[in-house]
Amino acid sequence: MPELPEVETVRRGLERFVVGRPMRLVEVMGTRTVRRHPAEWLLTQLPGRVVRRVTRRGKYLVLGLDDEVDLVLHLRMSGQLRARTPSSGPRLAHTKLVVRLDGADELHFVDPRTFGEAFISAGRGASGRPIELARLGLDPVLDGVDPEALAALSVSRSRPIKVLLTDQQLIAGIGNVYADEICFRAGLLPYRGAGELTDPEIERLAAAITSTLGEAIEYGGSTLRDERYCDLFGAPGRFQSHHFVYGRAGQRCARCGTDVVGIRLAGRSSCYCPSCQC
DNA sequence: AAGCACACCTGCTAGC
DNA sequence: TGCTAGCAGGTGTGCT
Repeated sequence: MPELPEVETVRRGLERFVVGRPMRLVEVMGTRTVRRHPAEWLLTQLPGRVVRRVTRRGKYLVLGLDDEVDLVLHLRMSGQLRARTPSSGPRLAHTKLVVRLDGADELHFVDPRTFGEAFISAGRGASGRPIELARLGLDPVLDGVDPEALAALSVSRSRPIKVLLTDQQLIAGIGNVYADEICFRAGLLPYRGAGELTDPEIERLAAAITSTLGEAIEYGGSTLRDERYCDLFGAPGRFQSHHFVYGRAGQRCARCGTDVVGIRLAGRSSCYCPSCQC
């Protein structure tokens, strides 16, 4: 499930592959991927426009096109963006969107579970970002996470730390995987109430958010056993071997040897080390 | 208002 | 070996 590090890795690939190139032709397959407006809008509005920049906010990708038009993409659970060239072979199964660039190169949106989406933004807000993304909270990589900001977010909140970390309206980009890893690196149990953290604990949490996401980006994100995330050019992530707890319930903690515990928290699987985290 | 459950969907896996 | 039930999870919606 692509989270901030995976989406950022894809964004960097897009910067190399599509920026400065015109969109020539668009195909939309199925009815679910484009669902905020008629799919025909993509077919009529995108061709002829050049991709000027590719930005990211949380887990959303924004392709800024000519005339201030933004194409917004979200990979959700199973979405992939893939660069396709004449030598790529047949289309992958579950290809939902094809954008032909100049030459014969194509950008494909592949999404087996069809949770992902693509849409043309209705406009930009005062921030210069698509108005559909106005609800997103601070982006820990773009905006940084200083302890004061985190303390302000968590004050008087009884919700578990992990629930706060994955609330996109507070902090945008962290999902189930990195929330578990961040809690481990901060030495904090994921179910502790966010409002009860001490100042040193908040500092550790802020540092863990920054270091975990930064390191994961350096390693190209995480490709999990049952997921098939890969970057724009088909390469898997390499951060999964640096995971301490996610998906490791019942196995020994790599740091101390204690068995990692798996629980359900707010309907999501959660893993932690009862010795390293308190 | 805030917090929670659920729908959406397909592929994989554990268990029979 | 083959089948099936259960699980995986980000976001929007609707209910309490």
